[in-house]
Amino acid sequence: MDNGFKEAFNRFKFLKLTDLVALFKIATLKSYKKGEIIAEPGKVFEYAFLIRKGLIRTYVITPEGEEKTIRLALEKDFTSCGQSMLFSKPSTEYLEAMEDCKVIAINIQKLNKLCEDNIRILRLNHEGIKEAFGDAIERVEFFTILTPEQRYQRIMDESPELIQRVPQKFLASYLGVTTVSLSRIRTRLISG
Amino acid sequence: MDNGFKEAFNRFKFLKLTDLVALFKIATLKSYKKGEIIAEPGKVFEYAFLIRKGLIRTYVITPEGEEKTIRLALEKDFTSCGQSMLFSKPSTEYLEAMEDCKVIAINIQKLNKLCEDNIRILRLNHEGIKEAFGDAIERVEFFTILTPEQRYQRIMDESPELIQRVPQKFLASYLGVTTVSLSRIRTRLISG
DNA sequence: TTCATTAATTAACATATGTTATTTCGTGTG
DNA sequence: CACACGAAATAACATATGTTAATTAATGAA
Repeated sequence: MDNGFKEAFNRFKFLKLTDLVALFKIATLKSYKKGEIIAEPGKVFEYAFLIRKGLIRTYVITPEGEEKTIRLALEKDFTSCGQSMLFSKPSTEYLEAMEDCKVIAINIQKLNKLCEDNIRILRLNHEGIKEAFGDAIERVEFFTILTPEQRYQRIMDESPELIQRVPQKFLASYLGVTTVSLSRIRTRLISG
Repeated sequence: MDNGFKEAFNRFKFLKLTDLVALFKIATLKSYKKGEIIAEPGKVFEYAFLIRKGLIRTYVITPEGEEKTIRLALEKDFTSCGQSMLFSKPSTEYLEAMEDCKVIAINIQKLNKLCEDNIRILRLNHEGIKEAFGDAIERVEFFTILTPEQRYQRIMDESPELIQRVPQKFLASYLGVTTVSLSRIRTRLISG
């Protein structure tokens, strides 16, 4: 048992060795090639991912046919399809590997089963959800408070890696603007 | 024991009577007058609210001195300060009663204590967080996918009560626009 | 009821973004 | 290395929003 599995859960001090074993049993290592579609709308997505390597994009296609990037997750982040992860409902989102990826995939159904009578694993689940929830709250404020230009600045300051690793095409809708507008914001920030 | 306390937790079928009693012990009924500030930045807010009556607005004040409404919560909704509720950190947000309010206030510290050795109460906590998380995900998509006008339409369709009960002044920043722009959107939708 | 205050609308103008199209750049493939 | 393809930058124009200010409507307090 080790592909970085143990390190991944190290920080949850309350887990016992038996818990790690139980988790290990419902986890699989998965790899995806750059460009691969991991999940799609209409299907219940069965896994919560802990990303070991790579970058996973969550997006939707609007009624107008436009792709909109909702989330970007990289190493150490959790990601999944919201509706599936939280409520075992069909996904409303796509997941796509933006780079070659390696992930620890935890089967959600089995995780929920474990949580029924293992309070520490439920707590692990709970802590994971709390972290992701905290990120979502921050992202709502990101949109409510900041202008598109400030949003780009914020990403530059706090997640410069994203700018390096994510094509502008996708970053644009992640910031809530068009590619043209993002390009203009960039030139404005460089010159001004 | 009853001020609607039992109904509030009725839907969590897995709770035993002893759990309800334990919850009751860490809960208080609180009332706030319209306009009252319930929580503010810099202080750890100790409660998670389940709203029995009224409407609570979450807002921040930007470095430019502008008030921005982040969340609006009404009857049956949970609300609290994100950072405090999730991580026992000082709030970054204000909570304000937009109407006279009655809430069931659960002490978060004590709830967490209960959760340490009561798996059903942890599960209640977990389910509550999941619901709020689901709302946050939807709200991120709301901003990423929709134009300001579409956002107003969405609110009209899905939460018409908000439009009745929340002054436009606050609705505007909740939609990510200025009051002037919201007023224009409204006239556009009425005439067009 | 009246008055004062705030909220909401309207107006006028500046500005940023959206849209469409074109050009430039970069990447990867043969 | 050349070529083809998609991404990014640029341009030109339409449009929605932001800003400031003035007007009208609504609200609450005396």
